[in-house]
Amino acid sequence: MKKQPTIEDVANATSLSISTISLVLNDKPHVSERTRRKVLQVISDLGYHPHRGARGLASKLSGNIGFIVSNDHFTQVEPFYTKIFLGTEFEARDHDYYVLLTTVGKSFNKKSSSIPRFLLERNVDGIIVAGKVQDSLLDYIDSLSLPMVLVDYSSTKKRYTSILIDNKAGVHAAVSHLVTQGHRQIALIGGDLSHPSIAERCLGYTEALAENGIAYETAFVVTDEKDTRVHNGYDATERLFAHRVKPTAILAVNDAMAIGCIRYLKSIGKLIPSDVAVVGFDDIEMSVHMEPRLTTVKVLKEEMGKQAVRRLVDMIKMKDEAITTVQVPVELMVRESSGGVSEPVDSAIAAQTEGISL
Amino acid sequence: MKKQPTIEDVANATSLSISTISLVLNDKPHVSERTRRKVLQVISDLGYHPHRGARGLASKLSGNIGFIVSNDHFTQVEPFYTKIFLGTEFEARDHDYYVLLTTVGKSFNKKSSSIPRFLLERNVDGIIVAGKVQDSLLDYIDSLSLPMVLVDYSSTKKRYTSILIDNKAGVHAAVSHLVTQGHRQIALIGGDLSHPSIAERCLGYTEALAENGIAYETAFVVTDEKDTRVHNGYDATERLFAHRVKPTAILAVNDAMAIGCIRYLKSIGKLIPSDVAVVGFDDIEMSVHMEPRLTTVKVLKEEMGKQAVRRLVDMIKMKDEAITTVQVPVELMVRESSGGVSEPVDSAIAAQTEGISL
DNA sequence: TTGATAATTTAAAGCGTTTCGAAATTGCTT
DNA sequence: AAGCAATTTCGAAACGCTTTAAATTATCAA
Repeated sequence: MKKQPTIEDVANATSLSISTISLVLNDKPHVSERTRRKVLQVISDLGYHPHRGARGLASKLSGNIGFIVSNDHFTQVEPFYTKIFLGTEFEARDHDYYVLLTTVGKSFNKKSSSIPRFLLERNVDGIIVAGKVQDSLLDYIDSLSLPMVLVDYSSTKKRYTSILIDNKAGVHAAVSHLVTQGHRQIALIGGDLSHPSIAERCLGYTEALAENGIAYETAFVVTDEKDTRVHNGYDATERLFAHRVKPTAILAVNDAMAIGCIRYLKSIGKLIPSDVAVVGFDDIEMSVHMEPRLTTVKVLKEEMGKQAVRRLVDMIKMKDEAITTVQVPVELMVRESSGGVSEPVDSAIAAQTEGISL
Repeated sequence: MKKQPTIEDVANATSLSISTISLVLNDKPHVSERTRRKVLQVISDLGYHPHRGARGLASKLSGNIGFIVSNDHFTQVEPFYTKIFLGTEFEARDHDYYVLLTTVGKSFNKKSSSIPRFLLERNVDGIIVAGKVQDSLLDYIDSLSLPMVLVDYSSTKKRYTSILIDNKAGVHAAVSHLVTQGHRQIALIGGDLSHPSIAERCLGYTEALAENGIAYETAFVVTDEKDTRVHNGYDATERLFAHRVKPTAILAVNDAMAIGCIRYLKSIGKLIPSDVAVVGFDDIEMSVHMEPRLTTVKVLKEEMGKQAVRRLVDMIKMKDEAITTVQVPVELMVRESSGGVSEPVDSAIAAQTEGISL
């Protein structure tokens, strides 16, 4: 790699000391305007850029942010948290940070083998944790007194700064929409209640029913699936339809399960939405490409990642200790699977799918 | 952040010099077995981990790999290159590297504003470039004599080490499959021929026709779309069907265009595959969730990312200068859109979509 | 035992920054 | 013009590691 100029070269070229250059570099006071200008000029002439590693050594700051997500959520092709990750990437660039991604397994223990390497190597200035992880991992990071922001997760044991989805509002909107469409037999399918977001959605369902004056019906609730993947949605719906009373509408805790749900309904010859309406949650890419297009609650995944970075950078720079919680608003996307729209609108679809190319 | 032990602590604890510890750390020779063991033991007892930044300063190696992809390919929700990126992440972890991601715009120039920051800050040991970028950017990186591997791209001006898709084999398989199904009127839709992969696919189409003794028919080829997104597929198919002679099968240069193609065909009441068969390329997530499920050529996107990292790490460590080209094999996934399978198989689908969850 | 040679260990000089406290310069007052 | 304070600049020590040349210790043949 071609040798690049160092701070010393700048010092020589300006006939100033290294210290002064450093002061300018870091926007510190006690530098005369004339000097500052001259230094900046020479820096630009020389094409000088401070060496990240050296900076890190001296300042104890790496310029990196660590992003932790569980294997479960991520290693398998995982659109939801991937989007959040991309959001952090984009925002981080604006703040001159890089994001180091790592996944963690189910079992965290303090043996260093399961500790993210960037923590051991002191290679990050702050941490973003996305989705559910072991509380012991949070404890460990906390013990390092590293700034940390949780995204789509919150621990029951301790409050942390977090960026959350307004799950209840989303479910309320979904249920209200179904009620407006004339539904009273509204079922819920879900799984993995240990994830706070899922739990909230289930809770929101109960509340929303009550609010709409609909009695809670055990036969309409299947939330004990182990996971929330497509096949869980399929299975849950199958179990739902094994009961004597059938729902006219189904709310799935996420789009993946909604996809499985629709697949099952089709397999037994049900028409959607005329026989059964289906509503999902998350608004993943695919929901707009299905037939029928899926009515769902849109979650601003990238935006959540961005907010997490903004908050984290604040914490790093300002040494801001305050624990804050942000609820990112959601939006109900009414599409065909709930009977909300009559005609497919191809131009609108085209606009929404712009992102898919080679 | 809690103070962690340094190499000096290890030196003190073993009554050895810092240098010796360093030798052990880097697996250098000239250390007695007894000493090595003792050092390793103390390192583990103390929970010592070398500081990445300090290491980088002294050794001139950052432990990072830079990943460059164009904005066009990536900023919009982009499953293809995202997958490649994830592949690099996973493989990099195994080699103790981190991957720094950055996107670049259309116009690259040597003004530092458009140069990826990690290059200016000497914060990467090697570069992976995914997809098409400006050749001038490749030149620039080359001038830094930084190891570089291209993924799904190759410059016409200079040979670089690259991981490529076997596009021709994929198209040949697709065309042969269609011919086997009895098709002779096989159309091609595509766009953005400046991307080598796309160009190869188009070329492969022509070759494959010839090989199967089918005459090339201008009316069956629409490859002048500006892009290769869903709406381009829609438009291209519309233009295709404006001609007097209609094809019985359509090959799209990628799945996104195939999706648009199918959307158009449905809009004019065509049945797939009985009226028109459709085959895509890439095997993106969505292709298995469509109706009908899309026959397509599977590209091992993650695998390509992994191979790129393996090759790059070789180049970094071995100072291996050899320029090599790897063609990653492809596989035709026969599904319903080409009439290749009669019945949807739900269990198989479930298995394939495991990845989609909350 | 001795000397020579090989094997092992170490001291010291960086690597490119930041960050002090100290030194130098400047600007005001009188 | 001298004295003092405020402003600006600088010297030098860290930061935690790698690396090279030199120093030390071990080994072995004579």
